[in-house]
Amino acid sequence: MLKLSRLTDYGVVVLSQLAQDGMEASTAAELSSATGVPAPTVSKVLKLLAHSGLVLSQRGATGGYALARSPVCISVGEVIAAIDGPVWLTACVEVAVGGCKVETTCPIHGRWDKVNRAVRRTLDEITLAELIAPASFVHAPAPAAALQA
Amino acid sequence: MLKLSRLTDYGVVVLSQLAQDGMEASTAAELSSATGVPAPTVSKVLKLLAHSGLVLSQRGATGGYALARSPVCISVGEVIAAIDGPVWLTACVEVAVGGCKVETTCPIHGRWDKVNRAVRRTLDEITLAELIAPASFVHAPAPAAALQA
DNA sequence: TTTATTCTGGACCGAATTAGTACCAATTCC
DNA sequence: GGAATTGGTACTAATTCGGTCCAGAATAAA
Repeated sequence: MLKLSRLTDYGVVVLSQLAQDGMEASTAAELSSATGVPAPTVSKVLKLLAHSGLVLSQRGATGGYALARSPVCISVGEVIAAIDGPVWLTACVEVAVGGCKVETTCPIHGRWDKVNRAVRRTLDEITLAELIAPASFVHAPAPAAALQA
Repeated sequence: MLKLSRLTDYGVVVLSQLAQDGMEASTAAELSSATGVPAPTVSKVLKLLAHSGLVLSQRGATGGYALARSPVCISVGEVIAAIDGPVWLTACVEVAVGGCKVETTCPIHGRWDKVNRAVRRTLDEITLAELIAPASFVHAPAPAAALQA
């Protein structure tokens, strides 16, 4: 249904919690209890985010995770790519190098690129800060209409 | 991985074949042999497309399928919605009515709407004609650079 | 130096979704 | 009436995903 995975959803939740905590490190356990997301899942998500450089990790007794950049400088597209992998809006593109099954007759064959790029650009233009803004960042009362639909 | 289903891919393939055939009806079997997509799958896709009004169906001995509108008037978003269902870029939104599990602590909770709308608008702005243009509609040679990445 | 704490990386399993197929009913033309 | 075609439903196999767990490495404190 062209929906992103729950893991990505959790990723944004954890990331926004991290943003609230400022730049000081939080442990995976703390983030778990703060967000309500199961601890092992939080760890998994954080590992993926750290691997992509979106969060910084510090091992050891006083270790933890912290945002690598300001939420204003993190795009939704980056978060999705970090957890779900690159956004490819078709299975055709990824197997095209090996050879598509209906390659000879398929009139599409790479045309999805246009769609891919458009969606990726859209996702890159939305920042994490915008996503979490009404809830925790901006103190101006959000218009009620914006809360639904 | 935020990729659309293979069925949707097939949908565009079939649709573009239908576009090549003009406005005269083609049977599912014809479309199958023309595209290389298995016949039962073609039927399934066409049924979904007909249900959404993207193609017109005619039962009976000389029946078949035909495009309901010009490819210029069919958006990629419509095709995806017809086959994969509505585009919802988060599981949170759909279960929110019933109650999200981490509702009380989740700072997101509906913020994805912004992303949803943006992606949907992007998909609605791309027409089927644009998607299949370089292959079969426009006879101008496509620049080689456009074929890769 | 030892110990406790925390992240890292991998493997694993159960559940959910999807792809693909098959079957029968309804419809239309010859 | 018979043949051809779409419409709808049900079913199965395969794939993917969500979630968990464990052993190892790194770091700081005692």
